[in-house]
Amino acid sequence: MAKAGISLKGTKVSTLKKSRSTVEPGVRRRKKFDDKRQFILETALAVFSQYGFHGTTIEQIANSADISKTNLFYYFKSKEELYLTILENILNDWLAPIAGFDEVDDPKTAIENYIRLKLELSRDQPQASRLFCLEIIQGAPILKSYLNGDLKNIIEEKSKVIERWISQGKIKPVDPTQLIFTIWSTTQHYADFSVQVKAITGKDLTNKKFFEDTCQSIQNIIFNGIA
Amino acid sequence: MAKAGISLKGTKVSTLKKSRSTVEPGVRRRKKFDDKRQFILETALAVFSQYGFHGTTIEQIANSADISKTNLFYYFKSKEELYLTILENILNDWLAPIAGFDEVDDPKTAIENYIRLKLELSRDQPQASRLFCLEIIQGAPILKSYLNGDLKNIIEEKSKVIERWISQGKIKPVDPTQLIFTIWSTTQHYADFSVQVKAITGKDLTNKKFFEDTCQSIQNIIFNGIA
DNA sequence: GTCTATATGGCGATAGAC
DNA sequence: GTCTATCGCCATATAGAC
Repeated sequence: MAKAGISLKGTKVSTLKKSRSTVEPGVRRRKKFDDKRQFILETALAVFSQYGFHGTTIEQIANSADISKTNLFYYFKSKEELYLTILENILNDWLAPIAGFDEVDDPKTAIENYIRLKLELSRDQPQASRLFCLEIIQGAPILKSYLNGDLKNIIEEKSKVIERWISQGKIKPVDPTQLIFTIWSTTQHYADFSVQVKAITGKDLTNKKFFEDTCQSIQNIIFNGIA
Repeated sequence: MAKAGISLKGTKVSTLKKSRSTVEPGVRRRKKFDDKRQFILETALAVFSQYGFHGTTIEQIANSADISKTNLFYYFKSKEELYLTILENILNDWLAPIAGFDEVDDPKTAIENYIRLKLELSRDQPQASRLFCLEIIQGAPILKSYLNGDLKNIIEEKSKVIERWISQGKIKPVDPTQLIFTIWSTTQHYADFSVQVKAITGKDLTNKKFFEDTCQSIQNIIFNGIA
């Protein structure tokens, strides 16, 4: 009787309708509607990413967005729809950086670029990173099918690129998957654990020097180690 | 009016009373009481670490522990007390591994030991790791004072050890704090993101070979990099 | 589109019998 | 110590006026 968690019962994220997409008349009005929807989505992400789905109330989001509770329900028919739409939007951003992984043949450039892109994402979209983390920790009720499908395929594909580099002697032997996990964890850490990072260093990635130092430090360790 | 999040208003974790600690007669009865309390704590950790504070209901915990809701309230006067007690217990475990960091003079041994201990913790106490992660993501309302106090001091102390290694030429120049973050993130990743790890690799740290492979992979990258 | 009620249900916590 | 019953609050969502 799993009671808590989001009861999505097999809802496919990609199947989500944008709602109202069929209405056509009045392009101007339509744009205003979409803009406000977008604004609510961004506001809601900020709240959800801190308190989680259950810890967030519609009223909080409404207050942050300076609208009334009922008005929010005019734009999103339920709390779940709001949450799902956000998660769907995040996925693409989260996945984007790995796309350019086999474009370049030089592993050093490719991997250092990837590290930088992921770290930029942690800097520019820390809330998205945290929401994603919350989702995974809770067992990925919504994203599980995605993890087992698309993501798995992509990683297998990228792993082959890494293995080619190894067989060509361009990098040392290393488990490709473990290497990818290392990159993910080290870069996402600065978004997900930013409170801890800030408590200890007094800085976060919005600090330019700290960003560069962190980027180089991660790149250095992954390429040269410390020995 | 920050409404969500846990409304602890300055409650100091360390000030928590164990409740009933003053009652003396009947050592046998007392032990039974404590045992049951302990059992509830362990059960509750499992639930809290998946669904978070707000996503977890007392009823869920009670069901998991095979007791009634009311009976649970006999052992813990509120949901918050239950949660706080768990968090308090976790902290010590989480911190323990770093203690033996300056005992040994050889950096390779010390750091490889530390990585292994942290990874063992991710294997043996994944729920604790996830609850800790949830807490930090939400802004560490309860642990903030700890992060800024004890933890900061410990890290500064350990950083000096690392800097001594560097000045002695035993390891390459590296920002000590960044090195520690790298170790934390890479090892904790296998607990916090275990669902994702399992989706991609089909394994988790309870698999002996996978544990050893992961441990060596992390140790290798941190010491030798991939170049 | 936006507002003021209000319905509805769930959950933390308590009362009081045994 | 454990149970049954229940209180009271709060959060999601809807109805219906403007």
